[in-house]
Amino acid sequence: APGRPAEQFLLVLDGTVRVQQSAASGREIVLYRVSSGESCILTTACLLSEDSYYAEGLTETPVTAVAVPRAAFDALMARSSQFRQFVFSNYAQRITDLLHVVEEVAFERIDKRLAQRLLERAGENGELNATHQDLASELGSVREVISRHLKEFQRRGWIDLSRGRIALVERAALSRLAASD
Amino acid sequence: APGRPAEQFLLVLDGTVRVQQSAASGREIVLYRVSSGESCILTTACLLSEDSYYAEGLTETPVTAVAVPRAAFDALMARSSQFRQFVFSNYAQRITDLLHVVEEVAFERIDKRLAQRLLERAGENGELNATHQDLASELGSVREVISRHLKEFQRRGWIDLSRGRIALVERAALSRLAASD
DNA sequence: ACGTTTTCGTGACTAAGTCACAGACGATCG
DNA sequence: CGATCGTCTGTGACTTAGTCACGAAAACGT
Repeated sequence: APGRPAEQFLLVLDGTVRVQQSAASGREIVLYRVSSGESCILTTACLLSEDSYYAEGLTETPVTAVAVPRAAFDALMARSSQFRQFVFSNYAQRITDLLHVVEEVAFERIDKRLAQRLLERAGENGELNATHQDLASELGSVREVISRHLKEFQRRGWIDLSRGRIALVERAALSRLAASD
Repeated sequence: APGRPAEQFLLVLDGTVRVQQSAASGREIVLYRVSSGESCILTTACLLSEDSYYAEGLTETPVTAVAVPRAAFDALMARSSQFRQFVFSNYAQRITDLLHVVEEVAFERIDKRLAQRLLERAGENGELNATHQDLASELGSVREVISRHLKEFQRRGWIDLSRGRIALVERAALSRLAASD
């Protein structure tokens, strides 16, 4: 979370960290996820810059990570071209993620974005454990809106709803909506 | 614009570059501006990452800039701790800008954001040259919505409208709206 | 079995975006 | 000067998204 000095370069070895932004109103939006082999460098950078925005990282699974102290990080940047490459491609990836988020929240319809998330987050068995509020927070929207769209999806026979769980029935239909322009 | 290899590190010496994202629908949103002493490093990074998002940089004034070839950039990163510092603080600034954009488009009301932009873009004389469409593109919204809010601002005596030009009359009122939660 | 907490459903309302026009301004040119 | 043309602005009717205020239903603990 912000406030902490964040004087370290963090590299996730295993597990995933969800990075999200929270508004004063309580609404939230997921910015991206950091998983194994990736670094939290963006958050680090964000926190380096003094006027810290309220972005927070939350572990979604148990996480193991390496923390590289600032001095060692600097030394690595000086010595290893490969390390620089790694750091920059990490930055690039995060920035692309952020641009994608901007594009989605600014221009895309919520039903389309919801369909995308359902497909992304569903497991092999076509199910996902998430409350409507969870999904609303992913998308930066609110529960009521998500609930209504989910109900409409169910009415069309695309999904099956139960408390805290969603089962995909017609992936094809969801994919079509997710890809629609 | 994307598509170009962008194999250079660009540092703006004078003038300003507007970086924006354009949707297929024709809607646009301004992500941030790069002005003297700052670098377009974010765009560079974005373009390095192969799956190039459609973000484009447009000069708003005549611009003079230095283009550092990749090899020289890499050498500088290896040699100069100060240069690394510069590059990273630049990254941090851009990322903060992007987070700010996400926060605004996801959670803030359009009238508030509009008031902010009017205050930002007005000159000493309290005027700005911009069409309603220009402002809509800044905010990632559409002309009709902006027109209606501007008209309401005018009705309240806060601004004065004429073709392609807006004059601020009651900065205090606009500031209040811009700062409201 | 009972009360508590969390999740979900819903109606009525406001805000934002879409669509389809109409009108109004300002520059330019006979 | 008046006509013309491109751009900019105004507006109504409609859809989609978000807000507010509830209430009901499902899981949970004791």
